Amino acid sequence: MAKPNYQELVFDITRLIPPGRVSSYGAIADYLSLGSARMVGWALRTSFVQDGVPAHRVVNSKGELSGRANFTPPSLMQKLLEAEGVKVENDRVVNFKEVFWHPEELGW
DNA sequence: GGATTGACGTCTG
DNA sequence: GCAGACGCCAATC
Repeated sequence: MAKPNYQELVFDITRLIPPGRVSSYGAIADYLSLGSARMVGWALRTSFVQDGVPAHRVVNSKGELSGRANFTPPSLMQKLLEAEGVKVENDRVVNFKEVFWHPEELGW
């Protein structure tokens, strides 16, 4: 059945994140009306194994790479972010508010 | 089928 | 302003 799971929803939003930008769980949760940021974290956790989903662009509201431990290797998350132009230091996004991206920015 | 877990966020003290 | 507790809903064991 073509029943879109939460994963697909978070998937879609995560894939829409432009390079050099980072999104937060709360923003995605709010955009998808999930009601809980945990849903986003859980979805990404089970989805980060998928390809084409820049899960490394999704951080918590503090700009911390919370899920870096799930990456292989964990430093890969920071490496990918830096490779896209997002400066990461101390496992946190530098100028987080400047690189912060919201799904509503797509223009709907 | 039930209990636990999970990349967080928000509220209250 | 900081710290701790709760809530949220679905998937997995």
